[in-house]
Order: sequence, then structure tokens, then C-alpha cells
Amino acid sequence: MRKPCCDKKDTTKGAWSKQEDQRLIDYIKTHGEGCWRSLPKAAGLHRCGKSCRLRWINYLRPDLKRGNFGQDEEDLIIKLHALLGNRWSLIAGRLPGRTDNEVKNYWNSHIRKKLINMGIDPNNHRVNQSFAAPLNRCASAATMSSGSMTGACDNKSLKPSADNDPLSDSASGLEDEISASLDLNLDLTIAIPASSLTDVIDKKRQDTKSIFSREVEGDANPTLILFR
DNA sequence: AATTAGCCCAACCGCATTCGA
DNA sequence: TTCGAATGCGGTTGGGCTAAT
Repeated sequence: MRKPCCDKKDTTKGAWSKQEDQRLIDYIKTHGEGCWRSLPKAAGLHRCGKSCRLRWINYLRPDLKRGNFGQDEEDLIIKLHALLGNRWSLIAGRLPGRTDNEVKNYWNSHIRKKLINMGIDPNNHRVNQSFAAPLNRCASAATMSSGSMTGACDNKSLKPSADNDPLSDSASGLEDEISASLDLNLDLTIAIPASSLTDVIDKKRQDTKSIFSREVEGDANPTLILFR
């Protein structure tokens, strides 16, 4: 039996009040992020640590970009989703100021429907056969982005997500995905938040098994070896 | 004006992964 | 190497808001 993440009877649930927000902001400003388990008690909040973390990451972080998604952001989400599937945190990592929750919600409420209306299966980014017409479907797929989605009509780049998980697939499948990403002309580098960059650099120095293939010092965009 | 339906988003839940003793 | 604790992640839900009837 798994232990609950916190003592539920002592925790508040539901929407956060302004006072709670302010307490959390003040605490993190003073002590920094981390130690989420002990944070609520230390900050005088009757919330579980996970809840505090979520509130901070999704709502209170000062670097968050609020408001509607731009067309460029939407295009990028579609491309990244075609490649990565529902890995919202990875996708959000490529969108400065956006959170995984925000991207996930936007996908489910806007982009999904948009793709469906275009006759594209949002799960695998394939043209739905029942909608398929003899016209050039590549055009419709390409127009959903700003036009850089080259190869969008190439079956390689439109494999079903259920069996095209690029990060867990076999090596041969991975090669396909890598070539697909090249077709998509994606620069799949990981953007590291400036605040944590120095920590990352220190850690990477110590970790010779780093998944990053090149020295990251002075480079905010280390390339994931998987996609090089 | 009241009710209903649909949409959107913040927050919760449980599982997976990572970390450290 | 193992195991428990802490953290991260993605799926799901609930409630507020708005448009339609």
C-alpha cells in the first residue's frame, strides 16, 4: 500500500487564495525552489508539497508568459507533438514561459479539434482516411503550420503515436524518427532556464555519463544526443 | 430572466523516475 | 545493490464562465 504524499486531513484543497499565493511567493523568493515536501510547513501553508510545486510552476513563477498562444507557438506544438507524442514537459520546454499543463490544456481544447476538423488524426498526425480526398493532402497538413512542416505528407513523419514513440522505440525506429525530425527541420535542443543553468553546468561536469554530448558551459542550448 | 450546454483552465491523483542513505 | 522518500509527469476532474435556447 502506497503512502499518501502528505497528511490529507491537514491539507487544504481546491483553489488557492491570494494570501496562500503570497506566502508561497515570499517563501520561494527567500529560500528558493526545492524541498517541496517540507516547504508547506516552513511557509506556513496547509497544502501538500505537490500542490505547492504545481501552483508555483503553473501559475506563480515570474517568468511565465500568460495569455493566448501565438501562431508560431501553435505550429511548434504541433510539430513537437508529431515527434514526441504527449510528452508535454518536453514540448513546453521548447516554449519559453509556457508550462506543460498549459500546453496540454491548449492542445486538448484547441489544437486537437482544429486537427480533427482538418481531417487529421491528432493522435498520430495522419490524414484520417475517412476524410481523405484525392487532392494533395500534404497541402492541408502543411498549412496547419507556417509552412515549414516539410515532409508532413511523408508517412515516415506521420506514424501513429501509439507505435511511434520515438524515445522508447527500438533503435531502428529511433533512426526513422531522427530522420523524420530532420525532415521537420526541428532544432531539438533543450532550453535550460537561465536561473538553473549554472547548476546544470556543475552537475554535468560531474556526470560523465551525461546525455548531453557536448560541453554546455557558455551554451544555453545543449543538444540532446538522441537527436544529434 | 432562467436554464442548459459546452468550453476552458486550475488543480488533483496516481504512477514513474530519480535520489540518497 | 536495495529500498524508501522525494520529485516529476501525464491523465483526469471539477468548477467557473459564457453563449445559446
